[in-house]
Amino acid sequence: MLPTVCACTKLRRSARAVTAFYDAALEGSGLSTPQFSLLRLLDRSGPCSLTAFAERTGHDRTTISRTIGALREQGLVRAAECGDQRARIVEIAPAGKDAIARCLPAWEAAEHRIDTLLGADRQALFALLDRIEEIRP
Amino acid sequence: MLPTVCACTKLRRSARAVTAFYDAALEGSGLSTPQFSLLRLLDRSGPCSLTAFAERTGHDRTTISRTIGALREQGLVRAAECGDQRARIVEIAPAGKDAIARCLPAWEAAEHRIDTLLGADRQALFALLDRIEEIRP
DNA sequence: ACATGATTCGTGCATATACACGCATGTTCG
DNA sequence: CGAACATGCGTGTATATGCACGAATCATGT
Repeated sequence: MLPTVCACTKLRRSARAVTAFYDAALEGSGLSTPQFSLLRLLDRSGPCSLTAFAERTGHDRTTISRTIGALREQGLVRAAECGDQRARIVEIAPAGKDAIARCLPAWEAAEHRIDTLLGADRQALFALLDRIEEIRP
Repeated sequence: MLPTVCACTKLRRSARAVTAFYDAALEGSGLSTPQFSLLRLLDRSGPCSLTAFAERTGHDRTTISRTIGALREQGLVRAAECGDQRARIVEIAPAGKDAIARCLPAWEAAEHRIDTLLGADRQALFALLDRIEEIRP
């Protein structure tokens, strides 16, 4: 592996490696890593407009729009009522909770692999990544 | 921002944030963050087959094939001779070195922003990401 | 009420990413 | 030599990502 001196390249490389590992863990579940991740975040977030959910998750609004749209077509996410006709409030559907429950063992097994690699330094990594995310100009 | 307990989600989120910052730094240069990153890696790698370059950079081979193809069309990368007719050996072209020189100030300014955020902990982050990349099954 | 600006969203477009498949070339063994 | 396997690529397909643009809705001031 070529060494990288650049933090951006390094982070993107690590993210690809981790994504591949989690994708393999979700193999056959019908959900991709981003889909499962967003579904779980929506579960914890509660009913939420798309724009607000995008801001809360650090995604582009249109990425959220399309990914949540796919989850909605699968019945994992549903629309909630809202006074503002512009906003599309979404929340997790019962089938979405089932999907999370179904995928969680494999997901947490992957998470456990991370723990094996990092041990107590996991907290340190998260703290460093928190600082990295302050990069927004 | 919703807190994330998952290392995968966290890493991907950080990678998106950093990518956006570097993309902004390269604004108007004609190169994207992945393109500049790969061009620079190829420069340091030296002539290399696509498969070998993919392995060295942690990308899928077909991602390399297409991205390097785009750089080749721009004249930043060129083919080199090789006995094996299957392999496509590529190396950086003079125009590619020029492009790197042209983009480097902006790139290093972004890198400097990382240093501001991380300081001496930069080494620690890289060490943790090295461990993360051992995740491959 | 209405015009103006702000907010919320969807869609078109482009690139990044990676899997599945097939083609061309190279290697090995009988 | 020739068949069978291995290696290196390109392309088709699909999702992820985000920018630019425009449509629909809402809020505000007159």
